[in-house]
Amino acid sequence: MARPKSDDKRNSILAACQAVIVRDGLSATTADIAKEAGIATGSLFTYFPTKADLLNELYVVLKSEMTAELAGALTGGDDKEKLRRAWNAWTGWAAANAGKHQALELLRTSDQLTDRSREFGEAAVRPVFDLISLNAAGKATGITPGFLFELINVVSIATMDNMASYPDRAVEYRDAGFEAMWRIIQ
Amino acid sequence: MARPKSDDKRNSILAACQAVIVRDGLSATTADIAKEAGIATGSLFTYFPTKADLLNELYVVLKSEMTAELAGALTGGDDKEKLRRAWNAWTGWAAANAGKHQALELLRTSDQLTDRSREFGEAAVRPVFDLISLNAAGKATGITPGFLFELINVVSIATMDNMASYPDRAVEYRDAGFEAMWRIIQ
Amino acid sequence: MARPKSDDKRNSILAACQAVIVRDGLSATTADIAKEAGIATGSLFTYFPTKADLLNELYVVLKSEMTAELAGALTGGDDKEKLRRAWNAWTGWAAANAGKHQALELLRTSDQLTDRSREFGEAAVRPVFDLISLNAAGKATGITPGFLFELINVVSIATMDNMASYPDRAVEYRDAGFEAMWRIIQ
Amino acid sequence: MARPKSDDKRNSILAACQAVIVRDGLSATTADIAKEAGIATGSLFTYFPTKADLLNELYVVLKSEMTAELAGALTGGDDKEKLRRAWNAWTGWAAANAGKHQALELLRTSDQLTDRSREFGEAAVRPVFDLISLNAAGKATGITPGFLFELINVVSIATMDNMASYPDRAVEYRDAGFEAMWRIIQ
DNA sequence: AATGAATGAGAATTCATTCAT
DNA sequence: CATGAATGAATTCTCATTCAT
Repeated sequence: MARPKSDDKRNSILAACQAVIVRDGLSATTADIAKEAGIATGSLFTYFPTKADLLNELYVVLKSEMTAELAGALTGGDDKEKLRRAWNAWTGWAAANAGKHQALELLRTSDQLTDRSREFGEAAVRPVFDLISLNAAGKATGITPGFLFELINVVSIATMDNMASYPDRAVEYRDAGFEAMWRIIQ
Repeated sequence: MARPKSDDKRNSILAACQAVIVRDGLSATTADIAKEAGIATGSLFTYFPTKADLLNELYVVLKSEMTAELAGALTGGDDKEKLRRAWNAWTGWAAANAGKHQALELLRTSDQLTDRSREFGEAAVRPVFDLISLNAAGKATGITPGFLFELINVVSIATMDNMASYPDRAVEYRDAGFEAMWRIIQ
Repeated sequence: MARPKSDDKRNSILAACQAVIVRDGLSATTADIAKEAGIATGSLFTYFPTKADLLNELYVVLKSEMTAELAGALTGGDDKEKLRRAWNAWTGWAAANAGKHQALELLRTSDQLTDRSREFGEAAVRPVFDLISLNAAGKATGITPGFLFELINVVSIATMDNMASYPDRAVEYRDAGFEAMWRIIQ
Repeated sequence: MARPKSDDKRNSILAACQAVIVRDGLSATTADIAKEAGIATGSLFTYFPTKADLLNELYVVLKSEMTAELAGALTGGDDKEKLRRAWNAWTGWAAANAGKHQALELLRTSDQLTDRSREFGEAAVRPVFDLISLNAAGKATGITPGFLFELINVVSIATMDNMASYPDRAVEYRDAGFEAMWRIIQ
């Protein structure tokens, strides 16, 4: 296999895609993405057969990277501690990777995202979902777990947005966001 | 803003635009919008010089319509009552105008939206913002009013989304959402 | 209706298409065809939604034009006279419209041609087919009418090719071709 | 024509090319041809510097194979017998090698075929041409040998097409085609 | 004004050919 | 030599905007 399809190149295309859509929006051009990745326009398509495929893959990869942060966070301590660590890990990632977080937000609302990708995103996040459901059980009246999670989700996103926008006050926002979330599920 | 010939036609274009972007996403075509409005493709441009102008105007109009609901809600009773009425009015509008609410969400994340439009949207919402700031004062530690409002905002959006998605449980979601919000600002 | 879609322009696109595919083959570019027609690249597509549509339409139009020549030829006189007149009309058209005839040949073998177009071409030619079947009845042993017609068809095409290639001997080729055909059906 | 490394591989590329253009038309991809041949895309170009070269070579090879059938047919017996044997050999080959015959037809009308290849094709067929000229001499009035041969050629092609399409009646078509041809040259 | 055809600058994707491994 | 990824010019088609009628 001469010149094997390199993971490096694949990753650099994904990184370029992320950077360019943050800069130019989802209407960013495959040509621009390729240029940013330092490859020829045609080469992009040997790695991703379609622009939609690239966008979906980027979503999945970023979502995976984001949730990888949770790995260690959910073990040890009581539930509030677990949630606190999860929250910190999660929002910390977003603050440290503002561009990736923004790209994720753009992709989430894109009409190019397939159901498959959306489902993947939900599955990646399920452990936290379960932990929250557990803690909220019997507390919030009339609230379904799905809705509860949706609330938590948007609160976390808003928190990360703010952390990314005002890095020097990031920790404050992080903690305030956690308090808000905790109040919701209590 | 000089009034063009026919406000009726202008409004029907805005309505068509709203319907079409909900159906087809923000990549909807000016030709499709014109067809939905029952006019010729060229005519659209005598009312809106640019597609971006149309989208921004739609945002402003929908935001205005949405906040008009608040008019009566903010007078009389204690603050919680005021907020409750505002909340009900607001989410009620979104539930009853699911398409408009969705369009607003699509536009909010669009890279076509100008700062001007974004500022307008914020201004329209300021009375509620102030009310919330007032109530939260001194409570939530370290939380800025802007961030607080951002949190409330996304909670309300998530609530409206759910209300629109499950109309028969709309009231439950509305109330649960309010409780969540109220806990945040306490 | 401002600036109605003009038949003139439609026809000039068809004419340009014919000229260009004779010059460059079926791989001729829509851009080249548009340029030859004196219109913008995009305009071609307001008349023909697809390159394949254009090619098929050209085939149908040329085939119609070709068979229109037969209109008067098939009435009066005995069958041999009818056939003689049909033959002369037909080959005469091809000789006088060499480019159109060549285009027709290119299109006939194209993999872009739909079954619909092919059927149209056969239908247009049926009157002659019937006349030939009638005359050949009981003569050629074991030969089916379909095969017979196919033979006549290729003989006529070869005749037209030669007439077009050597215009000053066109009449000779025409008559020799007719004799060949007549011998086949006797 | 210097022999490249492996004749086997060269032949398998030609065979693959023939199969693929019958399946997909002349717009078949060099990548597809290579895949069908079981080699890498790049390897194709060590055997044929250009796609056009490959197509022309295929034409020449198939034409050679086809005319090789005539070798023994043209000796012994009177002219009609010779022609009959030639006809049977020829059409028999096409019927037994439908794909090759089709490929030859596609290539004949291709704009990729060079004059050189076309000339080769004519030369390969000259012995039959001469035999026909001899027999037709003085008979068909005003008909040139070239035109005569052209007529015979298309009649043979139509015959082979039909034989390939309806294999169980192949012999009937073969004989009927011969009779048609014989009548033309008488 | 209204109409809708005309415009032409892109956009995504393809593919013959090259070249690093 | 073989491999198959890399290249980038070329292709079809789209669409916001203009403009003749």
